[in-house]
Amino acid sequence: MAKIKRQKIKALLESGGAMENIRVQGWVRTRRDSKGGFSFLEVNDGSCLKNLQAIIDANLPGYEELTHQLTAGSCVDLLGNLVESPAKGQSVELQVAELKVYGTADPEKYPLQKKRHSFEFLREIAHLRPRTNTMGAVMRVRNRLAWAIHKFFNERGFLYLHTPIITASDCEGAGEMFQVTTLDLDKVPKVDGKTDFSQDFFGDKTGLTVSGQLEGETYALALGEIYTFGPTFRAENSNTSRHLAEFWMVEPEMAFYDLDDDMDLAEEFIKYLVRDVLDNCADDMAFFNQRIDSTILDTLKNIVENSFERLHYADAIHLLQKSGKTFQYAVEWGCNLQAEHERYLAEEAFKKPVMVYNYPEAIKPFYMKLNEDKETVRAMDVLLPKLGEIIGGSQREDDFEILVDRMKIKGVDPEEYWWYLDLRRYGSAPHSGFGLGFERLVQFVTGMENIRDVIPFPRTPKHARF
RNA sequence: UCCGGCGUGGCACAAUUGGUAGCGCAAACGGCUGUUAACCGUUAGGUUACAGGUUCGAGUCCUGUCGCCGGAGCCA
Repeated sequence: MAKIKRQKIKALLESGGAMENIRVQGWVRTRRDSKGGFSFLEVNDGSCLKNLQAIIDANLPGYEELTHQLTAGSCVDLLGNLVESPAKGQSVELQVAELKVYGTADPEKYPLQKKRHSFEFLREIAHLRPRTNTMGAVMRVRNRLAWAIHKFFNERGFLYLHTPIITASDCEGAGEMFQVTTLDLDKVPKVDGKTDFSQDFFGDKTGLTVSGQLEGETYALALGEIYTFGPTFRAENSNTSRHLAEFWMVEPEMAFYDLDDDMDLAEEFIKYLVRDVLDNCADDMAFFNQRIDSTILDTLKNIVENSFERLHYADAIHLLQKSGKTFQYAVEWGCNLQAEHERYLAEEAFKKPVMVYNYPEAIKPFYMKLNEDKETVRAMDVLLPKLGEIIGGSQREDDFEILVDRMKIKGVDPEEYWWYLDLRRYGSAPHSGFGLGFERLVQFVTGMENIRDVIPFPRTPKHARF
């Protein structure tokens, strides 16, 4: 007899009709026995949020022993006919003719129960939490967002660029780096009391990248428009619901874009991604709206339907000063916008995404383009309600002399960045880009409160298990 | 890193002013039902994070350590 191919539960539920000889493989969520002579089995295969209800008739050979093994977490192979369900709660169900248990899950020891668990507990069993409704939904949405990112850029002729993960570029102005070395830490070679990196694997001090931007610029200034999408690393001792030591970042870089073009793209980008999830992850999004954040669907619709507010940094300062609110951190021109300020702008003043641009030169990195006023740079941040900063970007400095000056002011050695300066020596062009924290995007779209619950295996200070 | 909060059966929680550690869910066993976060009954399960201290007596008070959570800073 020919092997019957496995069908995904998602497809079966969408088909909605009766079908013969169906094979379903998945994990048991719960079982309810009926003395009427059968058991109800809830099976999930990860293809969608919903379970498939399977009916195990007591006449099935070995019924007693089999049902005993069908506990939460066990894995099964089911063959049978898909029929219309006589009861409420599901349109179709599987009448099982053959059943095989691939793997049992001892109910005395299996940590997942058919009840709600705290996310804190689930983080301790990160290898099993994908079997929960919430993590399944998060990962399906995360996957959809990742795909939508590639779709968005490829539809616009952007090239997906793979920038290096190991880099010798120090101090890119974006936080502490993890060091990469093959030196024996118990016997570090020294020269004049300092570590001799010439004996290290790369013959230089290297670390994990904090951003692919500088490398991205080199390819944008040859191929026009590129984007990176990969892991980045920050060795900051940040312990918040919005920070990870290892996270994924999307960084488009575009030749011939000025700051306005950059902001246009950022707004279009976020709207595209949100719309894509609303259109394609309806079940999972309904779940988030019901169980995680009852305002999430309204929030996302609001994003898609309204234009982002754009205001000068100087205007943002004025607005904050006139707000009548007392902030923990004083507001004056030249200060960094603190979380409380960003929250006021996005949540109270405008109640929608806000793009603040033209920040003071003094509080931004060397590569951002200096404005004619010499006091501000063409930097922009996209601030979202609840989440805060999700995008940081800028038009890049394309003038050789100004760039060298700003490097010196910021304590960055121009010698070390000779290759970056070459982009301004030879065929320089106006160009812009931005960076988007992928996990923060997933967080925002799902309404999940903690960033550790939107990445499969979160890396945070003192936590690299699994 | 700083500030604040919290660590009690597998999970989620309770325990008056310091005075016999309880409940629900899960589990095991039984009952019942086209059930659906099923329901009903019975049973078992705890060195109250760890180490000290105060006290006749500590889950509760004090000190330290570890862990977790929330907020802040850094940022994406």
